[in-house]
This record gives sequence, C-alpha cells and structure tokens, in this order.
Amino acid sequence: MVKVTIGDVANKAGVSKSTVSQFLNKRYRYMGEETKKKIEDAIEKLGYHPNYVARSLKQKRTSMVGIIVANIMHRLSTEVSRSIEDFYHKHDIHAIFCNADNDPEKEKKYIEMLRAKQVDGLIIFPTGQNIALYKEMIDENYPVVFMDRRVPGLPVNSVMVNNEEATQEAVNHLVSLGHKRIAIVTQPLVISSRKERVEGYKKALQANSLTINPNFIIVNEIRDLINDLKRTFSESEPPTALIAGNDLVLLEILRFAKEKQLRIPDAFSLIVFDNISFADFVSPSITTIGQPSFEMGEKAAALLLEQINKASDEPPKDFLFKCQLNVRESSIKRIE
Amino acid sequence: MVKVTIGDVANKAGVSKSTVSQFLNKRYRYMGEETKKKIEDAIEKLGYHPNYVARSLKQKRTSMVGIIVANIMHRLSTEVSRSIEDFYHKHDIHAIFCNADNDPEKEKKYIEMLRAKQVDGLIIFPTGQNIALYKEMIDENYPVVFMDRRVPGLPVNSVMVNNEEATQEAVNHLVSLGHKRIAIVTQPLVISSRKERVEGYKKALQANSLTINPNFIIVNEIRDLINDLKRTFSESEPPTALIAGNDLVLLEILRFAKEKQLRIPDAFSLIVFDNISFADFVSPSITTIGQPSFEMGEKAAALLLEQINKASDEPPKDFLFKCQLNVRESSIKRIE
DNA sequence: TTGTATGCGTTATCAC
DNA sequence: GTGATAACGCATACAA
Repeated sequence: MVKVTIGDVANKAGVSKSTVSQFLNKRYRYMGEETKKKIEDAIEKLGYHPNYVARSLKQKRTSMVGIIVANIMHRLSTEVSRSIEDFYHKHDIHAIFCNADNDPEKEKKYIEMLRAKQVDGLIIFPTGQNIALYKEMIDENYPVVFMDRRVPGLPVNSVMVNNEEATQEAVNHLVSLGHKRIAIVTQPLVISSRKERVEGYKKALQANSLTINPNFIIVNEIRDLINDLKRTFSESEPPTALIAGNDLVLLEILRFAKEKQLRIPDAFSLIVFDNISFADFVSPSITTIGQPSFEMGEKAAALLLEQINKASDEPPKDFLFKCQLNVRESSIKRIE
Repeated sequence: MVKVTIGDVANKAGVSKSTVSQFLNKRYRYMGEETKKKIEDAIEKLGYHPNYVARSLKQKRTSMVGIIVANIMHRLSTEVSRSIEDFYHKHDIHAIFCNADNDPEKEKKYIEMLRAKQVDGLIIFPTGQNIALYKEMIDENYPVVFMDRRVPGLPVNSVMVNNEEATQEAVNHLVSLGHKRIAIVTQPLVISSRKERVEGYKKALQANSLTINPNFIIVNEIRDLINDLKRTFSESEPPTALIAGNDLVLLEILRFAKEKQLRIPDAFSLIVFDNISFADFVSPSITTIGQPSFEMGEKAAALLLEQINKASDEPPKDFLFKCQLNVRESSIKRIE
C-alpha cells in the first residue's frame, strides 16, 4: 500500500505542490496547457489519489453529514435514509448512517463520535433523552435537523408528520364503519410520535362520544405485545378493530392472529402506520397510514445543507408532513 | 461554533501539548496525579473534544471501514449491514454504508470516495463489473472483503452462500411434491449469485429428468417481471410452482397473483430466497430459503478486521454459508 | 503563471 | 515525568 502524495506528483511533473493543488481544485484560470498536461500525466503514472483527511483538516469541512437513525430495521428509517442519501449524492456529500436503536446511550455515543469526526452536520431521529447534549449543539450553532420526533423547547428545524390528525382520521374511518371498540397497539411511549398517536386516538374517541378503555391502549415492548394482545382478546368484549403503531407492531399482530386463528378482517379490522411493502399484495390487503418518507428525507437533507452553507436566516421551525390513509381490505364494517 | 484544541487545554492546564496528548491516549505511565487532575479540569471547563480528523492524518488510520451495499432496500443488505455494524460497534470502529444500487458506476465512485477518505478497509457487494479497480486494490494489499457475490480469479476473501445447492434443494422439494413445471423468477443475471441460482435450478431439473423450458426461466428487471409472469401464465401449460430470487421479486409475484386472482398455493406453489419478515404470518405462510445473514455479516467484518490488523497470514478464500429451506404453507402437493 | 511559507490539530521522537 | 519540535498531506496567502 504505497502512498503517493501531492508532493510526489509535483516532483514528477517538475512543478510545485501549489500548482498541483490548483490543478486538483480546477482553478486553472491562468495555468499553461503544458503544465496541465504534465500534471495529468504525473497523476496518471503515479496513480495518485487525493487524501480527503488532510484536505478536511485544512478546510475544516469534511463534506460528510451524519444521520442517526432510530432503528435501521424499521421501514420508515430505511426509506428516509434512502432519500437522504439520494439527495446528498447529488451534492457530493457523504451521508454516514448510525443506528441508535432508540437507545439514548448509543445516541449520545454516536453524536460525540460523529462530531469528533468533524461531520458538517447531523440529522437525528432523537430519542428525546439527551436534552443537554442537543442544547449544547444548538447553542454552538452546530447544524442539526431533527426527524420524526418532536423535542419541545429547542430551537431546531424538525421534520415530522401530523401524527395526531392522522390517527384521528384512522379512528374516524373505523367509527364510520361501525366500530366502537377500537384498540391502539404501540411500543413504549418514550418517543413523541408514539405519544402523539395515542393522544390523537383518545381525542378522536372523545369526539365520537366513545369511552376510552385503558385496556385498549396496548403499550409494550415488541416481544411482550403478543401476550398483551392475548389478554385483551380474552376479555368478554374484545376490540373489533386495531391500530398498529408501526411495521414491527404489525408483524406481532399478524403473529397473534395466526396463532389464535383469528381471520382478519372478520375477527378484527386492522390499520397500520407506515408504508408496508406487502400491504397491497396479501389477503386481505392492509389499510395503512402512509408517511411521505421520501419527501421527509429530502426536506431534512435540504434544511441541513442550508444550515451548513449558512444559506438561510429563517428561524428554525417544525415542518409537518401529512400522512395518507390508504383504505384497503383489512378495515371493514363491524360485524356483530 | 468555537473550536477548542489540545493547545488551549495545555495553556489552561499550564502544561504542554504533548502532556495533554499523553493523557488523552491514556498513557499515564509516569504522569503525576496533580498534572492529571489539572488536565481533566481544563478539558471539562473548556468543553474540549478531540479532533479525529487531525488524529487520523497523523496516525494514518481512521478507524472507519466502508461497506458498499447492493441495495439498501433489500432485506439481505439490511440484515448484513446490521450485523456488520454491531460487530464493529464493539470494536470502536465506525462502519460507513453506501448504496451502490447494483450500479457499477456508483460502485466505482463510492470505492474511490471511501478510499480518498482513507477508510481502513472495504466490504463490498461487488457488481462484478469493476474488475480493474478490484484488482488494483488487491494488488496494493488494501483490505477488502467481498460479500454475497463471487468474482472469479481474484485472490480475495469472499463470504457467500451455497446458491446452487440451495436452489437444488428447493427444486427437489417441489419435485417431491409432484411438481414438474417449475419456474424460476429473478432479476437480470448480471450478478453471480443470481447466475448460480439459475445454474442450480437447471442442474436439479436435469437430475430429476425434467426438461428445461426456457420460458420458465423468467429473468427481467423488477418492473417488467409482472408482464413476463402474465405471459408465462397465459400459456397452455403454465408453471405449477415458482421460485423467487429475492424479496423484491416476491412482491411482484404477489402483485401478479392478486391482480390475476390466483390463489397461492392452489394456483401455484411458491418458494422465495431471503428472510421474509412476514413469511410466517400471512396466509398462506411462505416457504423460504433463508440466508444466515447475521453470521455472514459478522464473518465478513471479522475477516476485514484481521486484514486491517495484519493479524492473519491465511491466503484469501471463499467462505460458504449454508441456506436453510423453511417449508411453510405456500409449497404444497401439485394439484392436477 | 508558478513557487514559498505557513498552518490545520494531532501524535511521535527525543531531549531535558 | 514533561516539553519542544517535527512531521502527517493539503490549501492558501502572498511573493516572485
């Protein structure tokens, strides 16, 4: 592994390092054709490749941004990541992805690591638990954009969806189909989007003059959800409809239904948050609350780039995207 | 965004930069307790964070490795990525993921970009098209591991599955169920694993004295597969069983079945490569050929780390992992 | 148009 | 035990 530097190229070409540097940065305003040719040849012969580390040190800009994702196994994270990557690829910026697993410790470690690596900015799916750290970054004017979750009281650009309204719409849809016993199933409410969905669920029930049954707010870790479902469905008046908080929750509900041989939508109607790849193709097809993940990723990427380039004087704000209810076969009229 | 350097800490603590550096690198063999305390305080007060870029420049080691993934929307890529990340996280190495989209141009660009960023090594799902570039890296003794695909003639550690045998097993399973008209559906055969699967398919048919019908080898881009399926199934003797090359192909087959109102497995049996999250929970549940993606990721990560640390004198070789046929409800006895 | 000198923040070498 | 100083590879004033 030989390392050839800009100095070697300069020697070979018989010019100085700065001339080569000019050439590399395409500043050939006043450069002689002949010099250019010589440098090109030298680079070719030596197999020279610039060292971005050295360049970054000098320029104080790495052309890298860090993305701290909630959980790469979530569909939403994957889709958002993909669109962020596509955006930055066009701008010759490198997006570095980290998986915080919704774990505040990991999140903290990654934020510190990425900043130590001098990435130019950060897009974070915040756990919401590292307030002091968030605050420090924002106070230092370090470019940050939050994704998918709200952290109250911090002046930071945030890209999110209208969770409350979307859940209300889902509940209204179920109510209009005659459902009265509607349950919501979600992972622990440590994250703002999950809280907002439960909030919207409650509000919608009240707006429809339905009582809120605490047993129908099923909140637990993924691995424990199936037991909660079994318990809830063993009651005398089980839910006739379920709203699943995300794609992973959906799998648990499907697992439960299969195990108990409950047929959807006869046994219960089902609506799921997130874009489910197979929603259209299974029987029954699955009603979803789709999130515009690609637009969200693009927006966040663009916001961060603006901050990095100091191209905007806008004060930070929330950017709310609308979810879309895609009605399919899994949500039907209540069967008595 | 104030930057506080090791020099500021040294001033504040009333010691020299080198002493601080010693401290940071935990080389306090002979360091006075008092000095230690002073430095700690200074770091705390100033909010100092080391600059890894400068360190990397000096040390010629970035503690970053690059992972060039086939397509982040593939389940296999996601799973392998996840296990690679987990492995390196334990070793305080940062894995950087890039999405080559199976596009040789993008692959080339990413390889060059990552090497310019001085990553310590590369794990690649190779497109197989950039032979010269692969060769250059290997000749330079740059640490590289290939994943999932075989590139013949290059001395490089490669982690793969036994595609031929796995496909043969799938075919044998179908044959044992009475199927004679078995089709295989896959994306274009530009990638070794896809070729090997078709190879295994052919061999298994021959071994079972079945004729190979070229119309039953359905090869096309994802978006065109559905038309090919329609054509194949409009023939007088359509397949009674399908083998899908991966998760994305599966979705197209499900789309096709839904559109044509063909019920699986009555209309045709179905076997899919890849770990399908919902395979168990839909009706019918789906027979899969599972790949040990987590073990594969871990193996590749460990191999690369060995190379980086020059910890092994083993010549490069292929590491073949076994797939597992998970028989479920989508593959049943042929119905006449 | 090209060359020289300097600095980016860190670590390594060697004095002291 | 600690400190000066020279690299690491590149970019940028400024000089020529």
